[in-house]
Amino acid sequence: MPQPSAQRGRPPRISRAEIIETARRIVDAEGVDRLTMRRLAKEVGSTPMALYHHVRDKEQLLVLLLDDYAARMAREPELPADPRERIVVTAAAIRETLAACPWIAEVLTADDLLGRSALWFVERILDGLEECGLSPERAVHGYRAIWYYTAGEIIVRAAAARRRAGDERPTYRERVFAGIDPGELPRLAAVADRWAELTAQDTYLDGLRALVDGLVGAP
Amino acid sequence: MPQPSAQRGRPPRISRAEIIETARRIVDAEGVDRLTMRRLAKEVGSTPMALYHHVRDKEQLLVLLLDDYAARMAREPELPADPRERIVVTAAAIRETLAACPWIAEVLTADDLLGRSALWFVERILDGLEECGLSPERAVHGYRAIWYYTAGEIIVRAAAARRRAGDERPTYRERVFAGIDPGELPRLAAVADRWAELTAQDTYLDGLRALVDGLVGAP
DNA sequence: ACCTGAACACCGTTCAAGT
DNA sequence: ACCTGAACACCGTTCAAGT
Repeated sequence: MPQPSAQRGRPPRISRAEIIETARRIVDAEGVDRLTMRRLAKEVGSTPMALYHHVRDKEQLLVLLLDDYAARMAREPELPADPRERIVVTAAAIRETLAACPWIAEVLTADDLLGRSALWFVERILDGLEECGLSPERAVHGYRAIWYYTAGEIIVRAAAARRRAGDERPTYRERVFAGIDPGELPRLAAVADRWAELTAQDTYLDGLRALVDGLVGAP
Repeated sequence: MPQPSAQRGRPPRISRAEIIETARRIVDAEGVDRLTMRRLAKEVGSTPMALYHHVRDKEQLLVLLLDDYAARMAREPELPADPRERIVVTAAAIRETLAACPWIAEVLTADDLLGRSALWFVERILDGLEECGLSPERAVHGYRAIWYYTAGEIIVRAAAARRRAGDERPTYRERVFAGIDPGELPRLAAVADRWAELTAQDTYLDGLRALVDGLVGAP
């Protein structure tokens, strides 16, 4: 936040907003791995070190970028009356937005809370949980559980997708599964050949509903 | 796995086991960021390129390292009779082991399934869920939900710890929370000043129990 | 206040050659 | 078969200087 009143010194040639916008373009087009300070500087028409005048370091840049994504998140306009369903709809909305940018994993590990533009997400879930009868404290803990579940789903799924997009070499999982001893691990052996198919199914909502039911006490 | 029958060529000076053992020492002592191929080669008394004769690349090395950790995981010797509680105990055991090495986050995003040495974890959870009446298919989905929740908890908590260990600068969260408008976000505003305290509490087991209850149907 | 150039101290990996 | 040395093509960031 520059002070517009202090109109002294050299006029800025690049802005933080411009930096983030360019970073977003690079990440969307080529993935987070290709976002380097040098590359970003070139794209923005400046030098690497000029960037450090607008962001502290690369980690902060990524957090700002995540916040930028969160700000674009679609808000479900009409909410169901049932608080339980309201929680589900909200968590599913954030998950959908974040799942669209798989680079998020690296940033999630950098900061667990989304920026101010995503606080409405937290608010809604707290609200739903409290309306279900939870105390404010238990509502916060419930929110954390939902966030763990959602963040885990996003990260694990993004990692699986990245692996799938990679080369053709038989996955580590396939080799491990090929060596399962049915005597030792009968349950696993029974589903081993359907494992890929079963885990490819999107069951986020089922698990989320189970978690919410468990948190608020089943009806 | 080298073929012991093919006893030709130059005898190996370093082994994969030796490489992994040394990598583990470095990671335990200084964190995963300090594990570089160059550093590892030096520590093992060799050159960077010699490593590539025993592991495909750095990513594979990390997966092998994770498997090494998983192999050392304590198996709960006596299991409770209640299948629901058996699931909880198993998931908590793996979480405890993995949480001890926060570098795991980077590797979890590289491969979602633990190596063959941790399959007993999957087996036990499938077994518990099926004994609760779930079909094999639903048991796999239930396991995935538990894994999402657990992986998310580990990653988010490890990130928070890393941040705490860092410098003193007021966290992003604090700055965001300071700007909350109680009119717009009443639930959040009501817990804002207790947020740090509430989220520092370890509520993994509460959330896990809620999830398991929700998955198998409350009693 | 804002930007630049050069430099520091690194990376993972390929390639050609040695034993 | 296993290992080495030199090189490639990069990184993020500090520092001193310019306008």
